[in-house]
Amino acid sequence: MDLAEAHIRESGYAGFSFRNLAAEVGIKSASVHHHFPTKAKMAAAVARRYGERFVASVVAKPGESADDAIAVYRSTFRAALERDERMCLCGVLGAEAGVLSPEITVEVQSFFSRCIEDLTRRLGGPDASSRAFHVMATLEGGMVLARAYADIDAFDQATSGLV
Amino acid sequence: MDLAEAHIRESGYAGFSFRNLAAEVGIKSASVHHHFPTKAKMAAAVARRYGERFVASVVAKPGESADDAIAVYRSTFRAALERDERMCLCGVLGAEAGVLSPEITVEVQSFFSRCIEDLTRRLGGPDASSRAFHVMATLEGGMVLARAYADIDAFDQATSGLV
DNA sequence: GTCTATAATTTGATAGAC
DNA sequence: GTCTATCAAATTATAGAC
Repeated sequence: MDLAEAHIRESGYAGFSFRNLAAEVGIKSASVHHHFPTKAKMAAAVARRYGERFVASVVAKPGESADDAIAVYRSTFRAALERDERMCLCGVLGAEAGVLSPEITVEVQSFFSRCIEDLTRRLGGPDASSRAFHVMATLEGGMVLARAYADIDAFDQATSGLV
Repeated sequence: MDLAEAHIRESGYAGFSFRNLAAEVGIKSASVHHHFPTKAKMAAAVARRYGERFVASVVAKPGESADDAIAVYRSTFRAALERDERMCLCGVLGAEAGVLSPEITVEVQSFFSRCIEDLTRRLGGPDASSRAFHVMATLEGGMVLARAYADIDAFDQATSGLV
């Protein structure tokens, strides 16, 4: 699952294959099928685990102000982008959502919904929901730019003015 | 090229094949190879054409204020998102940039650079460049959210507060 | 410009032994 | 849980005729 996650974040749903993963682990593709019946089910499991992990990570950093909320999300995404040189798993899968099976897209939607709901709560105020959408969009788009330029500075420039 | 563009915008680089395109046009895949020697070269040509077309479209709408500049880009992306139910070609390819051949990524970078330079010029002021990165990131991310939710309202919420 | 034919590879998935 | 073996299909790409 670690390897599948890395491959998806690197190059999308088509970026991993059972044979490829198996070879990297040192087993055969049939053995991977023992754990995950189909590729779609594995991607869905990877997306679910990614969401759980991310939400747990941001919830662990409460913060008090709206600025804190933005900083928590920004620094969490930035750290992953810097460490792995890869963008958000659900950002990649979201961009490809057109042909992904529903079991995958439901996990992607769940990820975004939980982030946006948490952000909305933290931001507060009348238009907190729209601001939460705005923050998530800017962070995801900032990661796209950083990947396109292969330069994390693009992420920093895109997200430094977030309010 | 129209079909290849549609497929990439729907599901990424892996979303089209020469056989698939050929079948949809009513010819054979070998005939497609007559026009484009490799899949990567075709994707690069599609990305280049997409960039030329987009830049020509926004340049045709000058505007006077910074608000005008944002509105031009926002409405151009939104119209394409609403008409085709597909996001920006270079947004999809940017997210997958990890494994795309350099001839493709150079076109994607060129697209973003031209947009950001044009936006920087229009926005003006001391931090115009960072604001241009911010606007592009929010628009690209807004399209990702709209695709993930299959709902253009996510784009509207994410981008309505752009300044 | 388009075709037939084909090569070489990869893919997702299954059956059944150990 | 892992293996061997295999299938059916799809993929990128090329050679050469028309």
